[in-house]
Amino acid sequence: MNQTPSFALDPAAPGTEGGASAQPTQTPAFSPLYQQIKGLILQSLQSGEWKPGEAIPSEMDLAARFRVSQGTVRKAIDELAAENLLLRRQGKGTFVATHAEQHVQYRFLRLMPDQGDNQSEGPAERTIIDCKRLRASADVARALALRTGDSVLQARRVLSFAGRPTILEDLWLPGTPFKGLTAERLSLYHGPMYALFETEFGVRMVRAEEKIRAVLPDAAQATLLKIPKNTPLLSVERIAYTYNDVPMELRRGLYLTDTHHYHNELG
Amino acid sequence: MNQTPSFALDPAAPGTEGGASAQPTQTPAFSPLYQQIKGLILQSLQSGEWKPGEAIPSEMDLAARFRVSQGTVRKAIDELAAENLLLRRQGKGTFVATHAEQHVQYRFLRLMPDQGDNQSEGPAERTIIDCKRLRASADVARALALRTGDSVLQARRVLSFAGRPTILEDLWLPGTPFKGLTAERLSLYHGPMYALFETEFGVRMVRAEEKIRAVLPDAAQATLLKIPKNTPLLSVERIAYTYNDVPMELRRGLYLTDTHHYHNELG
DNA sequence: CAGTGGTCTAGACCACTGG
DNA sequence: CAGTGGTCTAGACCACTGC
Repeated sequence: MNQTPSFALDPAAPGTEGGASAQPTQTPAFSPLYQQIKGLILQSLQSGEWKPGEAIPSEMDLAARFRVSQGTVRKAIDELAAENLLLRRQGKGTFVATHAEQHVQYRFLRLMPDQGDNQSEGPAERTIIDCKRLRASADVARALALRTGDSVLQARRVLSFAGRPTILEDLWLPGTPFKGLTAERLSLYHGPMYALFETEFGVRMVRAEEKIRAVLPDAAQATLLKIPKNTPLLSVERIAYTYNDVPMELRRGLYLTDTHHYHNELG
Repeated sequence: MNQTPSFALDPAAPGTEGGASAQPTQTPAFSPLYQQIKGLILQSLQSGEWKPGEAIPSEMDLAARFRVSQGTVRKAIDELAAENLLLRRQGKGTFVATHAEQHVQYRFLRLMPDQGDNQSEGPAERTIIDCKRLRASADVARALALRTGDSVLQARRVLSFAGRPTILEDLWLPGTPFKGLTAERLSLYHGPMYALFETEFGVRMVRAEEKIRAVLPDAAQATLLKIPKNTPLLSVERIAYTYNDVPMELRRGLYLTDTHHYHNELG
């Protein structure tokens, strides 16, 4: 009773030729079953059927639901876990990953103290400088896949470690999904900003890309970081994406690197 | 005929309690079969039984050799492939990864042109400034797990893109494994330096860690890069490791980031 | 103890490569 | 065509968690 792949699923199995579009799709595009299952799980994740922090159904349950063997859903879950979308815990279940209640405070922050680790350093003090609604400039619009002039939220904040201002960040968010975000809500919330985005706006950041340069601060930036204006700084431009590679945040950070460094692992 | 894990292998199955040591090892340390297979494959890799670029035996052959099922060696190979130590090619075989003949020129270099990609930019021009044998300073010794005063090789070079000096690198190598390396050999070799290390010295770099800061150049550095001395630069300190996390190279690079940026993906 | 994820096996068939 | 890696299944048992 072996397979005859790509079948037995609800309509619209992703990646298969089953689509009704008459485009000259030049890809026979064989898509293994477990990839289709992965797509279906992904749909349930973004639809909110399973929320961040919650457990998803057991492998056996999912196997029954999708009419495949346990091994097949297992391989699908394996890939999603490797992408940090799911979290497996032996004996307990499989959980939707979340930026809250993770043992690392900031999952995407690669700045580390030169001595000790992030634990010993203690939590960062955060100061919201401001948060306002405005129209997207050309480059902001391009980064967020919006049109120039669309409504965006801009926020600026300073992170300090051990009382020392170390990071100055400007960030831009698309106005529609983040309607109602204010400086006050940002200030009151304790925990990672991306956790707030999950719980308050249902936006889950899944991955990000960063472009790093060395720069000198302008006068305003030097003042906020309380440094001489000839201090070289790391410029870190980040675009963070939700599901389906949709950009949801542009962030421009300036990092002081006299007592910290940006850490990266190369495989 | 099911398993009774951790058995049937040559002596010294890693991670199992079988060791003769009488230490109060407080870890029962259950080690799944596929992890033990992974360890054995790793041994064959570092012993040179299979060389970079070559194919390793087929999954069936390895399964027979290790007396386990194909699925078990498959899982071992999967992990090694995920770590970029092996490369699977459907229909052809599984190959030992190599820094030569890879479609990316420099596997560990994250500096990208702001426009276009590494292909369009063309290959970098490399200039060896010098290469000399000397005694390890305290910090170099610590990075390379040597003792202060041990013999090390130091090299300095400049990489230029489109005729523009962009990277200035100093690198230190442990003297013993790299005996006989000269500026001339570095200059004559065409291709990635890590490929030369593989073919000429049998040293394969497997992973690396980088610490990144923003700095200003000193007078000598500014001259070599042909830039004003108030130009902020990316300082990239890399430690590259062979098998078993043994450090084999310390590299300190200065990157000009006016037309390039350091690119990083966050998962 | 039941339920979860994790390991292992054996066997079948598919997709891709090259002679 | 034979040989390789890739997918899928069914079933057994193990390790971990929590009641």
